[in-house]
Amino acid sequence: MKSYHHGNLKQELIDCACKLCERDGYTKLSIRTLAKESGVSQTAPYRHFETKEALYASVAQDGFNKLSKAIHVNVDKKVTKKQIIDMAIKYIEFGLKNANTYDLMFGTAVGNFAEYPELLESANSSYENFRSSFSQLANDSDEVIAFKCITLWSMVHGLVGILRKAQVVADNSMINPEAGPMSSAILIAGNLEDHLDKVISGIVEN
Amino acid sequence: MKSYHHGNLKQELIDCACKLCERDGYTKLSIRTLAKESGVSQTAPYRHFETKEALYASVAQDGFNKLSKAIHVNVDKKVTKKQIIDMAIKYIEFGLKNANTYDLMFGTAVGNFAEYPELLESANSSYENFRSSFSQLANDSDEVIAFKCITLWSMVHGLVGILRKAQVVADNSMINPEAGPMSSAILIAGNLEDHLDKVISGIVEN
DNA sequence: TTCTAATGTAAGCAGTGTAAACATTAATGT
DNA sequence: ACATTAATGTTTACACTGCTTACATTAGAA
Repeated sequence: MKSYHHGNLKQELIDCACKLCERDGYTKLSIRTLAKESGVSQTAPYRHFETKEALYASVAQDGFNKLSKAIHVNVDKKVTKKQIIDMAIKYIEFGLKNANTYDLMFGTAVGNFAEYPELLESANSSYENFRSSFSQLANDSDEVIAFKCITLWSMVHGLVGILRKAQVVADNSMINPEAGPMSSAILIAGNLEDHLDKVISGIVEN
Repeated sequence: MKSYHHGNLKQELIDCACKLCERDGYTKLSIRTLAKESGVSQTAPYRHFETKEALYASVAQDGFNKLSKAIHVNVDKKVTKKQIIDMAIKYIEFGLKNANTYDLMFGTAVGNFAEYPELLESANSSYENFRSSFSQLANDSDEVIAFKCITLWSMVHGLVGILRKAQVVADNSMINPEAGPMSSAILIAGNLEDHLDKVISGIVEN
């Protein structure tokens, strides 16, 4: 009794792609299986996404929107250092819990965000969380705020990357915990809040 | 007059793969074209690399070896803060100049380093540059050294990621330089040494 | 010198992204 | 209300991929 037209295919494709990308990694996603999943012909998705990259862009955009929610802090009042630390933790947790989506957001699968204005918008709006938080933390100039933002952002972004490697290695217990970078990373993961407190204190009291 | 056996196929495949991966990105690399490039049958590479991932692992390993050379500092004598800053700059330059290889090294194309012991070894040995440098900078405990290492490493690693996005966006001049995270990143890129001086000072004088 | 393991080839499977031509239907303008 | 058009879906097909299997050649160890 299904009709020729699906009715809500685009959104269903995005939703399904988000799930599959997060579950299996975006590399494993194929447009054909995605179409099958939605009970539609192999080439139907191409009516909504010119290329596979365009589909990735939608998944990445969804990721940025979720990230924004995850790290959001109320900037109506003054913001405290503790809130910044909290934001950093939420950011890292997001990166670790949505590792595959995070890849799509910050990797090279989507080469040029500018080709996908909605994605660019969502990505920038994610960053705005950092900016507005720091601007409510102290009475800094725009330059200083930018400095603090980039410092913290690159820090948490880098930590996500490194902790992920550490996770993989640790999960497989193939490495001597006495040696190598990953062991240090694991130490810090067990003590993330302390670590961030130290680092963020350094940034804030600049 | 070519003989049935190539003689040096494995190394030639790796060298060629390194070039192609860096030029076009590892996604574009196919085993078939790689084989053709070496004048050998489509399936010959499989005598030297069980899977494509194994080939990626070799390319990544080569990347870590080059990274080690790039960021190496003499640790016979005492190490200065300036040398650490220099190391950070060299690291970031490496990441930006060998962006596609860097992806392979820190992305998910090679899922589990432990499956490739030589790669793991090279990766760990890259990290050793950080560790030994910090251990010659001050009289810190192992924990403090580990902390400083991870702090700096995640910082530069994160900066590579973010500056790359900024580069792409900037190259295409599609973004308003007044807004968004990338503009701040570009500001910092133009002033990388100052930025690192500030941040590393914060780490060193901990 | 013989035998075996290493290294190469040929043919083929199952899966991919995507282009082109065609079918159906929803939306729109008169 | 009806014709036309644009949006959305299907079929078919092409060129490409990673990888398997069965077979060929040859280098090096016994």
